[in-house]
Amino acid sequence: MRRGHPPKVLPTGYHHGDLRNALLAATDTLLAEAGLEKFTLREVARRAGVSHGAPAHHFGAVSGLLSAYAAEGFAELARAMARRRAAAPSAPFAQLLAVGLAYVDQALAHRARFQLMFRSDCLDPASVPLTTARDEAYAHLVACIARIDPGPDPAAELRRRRKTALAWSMVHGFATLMLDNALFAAEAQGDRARALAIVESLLRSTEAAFRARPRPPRRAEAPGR
Amino acid sequence: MRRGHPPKVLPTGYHHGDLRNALLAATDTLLAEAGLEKFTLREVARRAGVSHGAPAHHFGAVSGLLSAYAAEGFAELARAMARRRAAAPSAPFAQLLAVGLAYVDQALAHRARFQLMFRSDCLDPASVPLTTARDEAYAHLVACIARIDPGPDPAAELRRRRKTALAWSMVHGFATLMLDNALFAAEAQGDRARALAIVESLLRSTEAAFRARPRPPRRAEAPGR
DNA sequence: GCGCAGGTCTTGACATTGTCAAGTTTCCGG
DNA sequence: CCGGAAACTTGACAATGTCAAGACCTGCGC
Repeated sequence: MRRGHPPKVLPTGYHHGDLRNALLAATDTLLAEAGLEKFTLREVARRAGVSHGAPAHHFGAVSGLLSAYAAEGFAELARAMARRRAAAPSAPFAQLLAVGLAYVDQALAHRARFQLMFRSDCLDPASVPLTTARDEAYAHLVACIARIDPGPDPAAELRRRRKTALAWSMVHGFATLMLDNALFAAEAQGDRARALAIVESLLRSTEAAFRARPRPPRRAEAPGR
Repeated sequence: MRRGHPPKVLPTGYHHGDLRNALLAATDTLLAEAGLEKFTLREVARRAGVSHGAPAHHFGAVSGLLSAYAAEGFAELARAMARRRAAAPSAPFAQLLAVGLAYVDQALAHRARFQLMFRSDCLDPASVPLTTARDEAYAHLVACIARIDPGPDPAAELRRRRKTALAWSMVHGFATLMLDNALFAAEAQGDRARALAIVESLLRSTEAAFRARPRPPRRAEAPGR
């Protein structure tokens, strides 16, 4: 995981120089090897070699540290999406596929981090870096849907909302269930490539739903408040 | 929520008579009004009017209580699925639709309980009632898919696995994102009927994917380990 | 009737945790 | 060189989950 700048001052002296990033790094390894349920503010401090009260100075409360870490996760998710999009054909549906694959790939590659990213009870809803990074990833999905079904009229806008929900639900549900070992328990667990092949086939099987441009769906939404 | 039998012995005397169910009931109200993050074993005991050590005798640890409660949740989910299936047309896809709607409806009607049901870190993986109830609900989905795409050959079996994953991912992802206020934040939050209409339209838009019976999908799965 | 075994609940203790206030050390600008 | 601000430490507090030991009630055998 890419951190900001290397410490301006080497971790000599005593002021550690770069505790903030050290705590984020410790969070990363702790989450990776013990999972979110074993995560503890004091344990992170221990691993970073500082006292239990140190994190508060940089992150306020535990939700501050986790929010900063989750923000990094969303930022990396957005980068992964951008990478896969760049490597994929420019056809609209291929782009959507790339975004979906990046989503599941990140979830499987960083299980605990991904779970944390959607544990709103652990995160600070007011964290600006977090919501910014989240929107950055979301924008990739929105952009792909917009290319699949452009058009300025309200009917198109409504279709786009539906298609966004469809894509996100599928991919998010798949990732979530995989992480819970609920899906393909024996089949593709721990085999990322296999899992990605499955998501791809799922998304492809619904391609028609993304291309379709029906009139306002059968039961028009009541003018919403 | 339906509990077992009313206490055989009235809660007179002191042995409370039916603490087990009282604790489950207290869990229900606590989760409903405060959410999973505020859940505490001691608080449940307080609400049931017993000491903080009492729950241990009936449920072992906290995961025991939560597992028992989650099992009730899955049982009620299965009942809701059965109800909706009975009220729906018998056409295979209509049955699948009924199962999906029951799923989302239960999630929205019992937010915290639903979230708990998929928080494997809070549950005891060895709980038999839990896995039994879970399988009971899962069976509804499997049965619907089997009616949509029957056939004994391995290719059909493979298609069924894919379609099961597709349906479950869509519906579970939708429910999860709704509960996190991530989807349709302004639109259908707190409006269950509206939300159900949306899932229905999503599922309908992918109907072709469920009906389709292609040859073993483009990239056959490598013979699994 | 009655005593006693076993299940039911209470009580007290322990280690951990997140948070906070007050102290201590280090850094840096003047 | 020095004084204040920032970074970190220390100690305390209330809560929590778990566990062992004890108190209490219940119902069974006699």
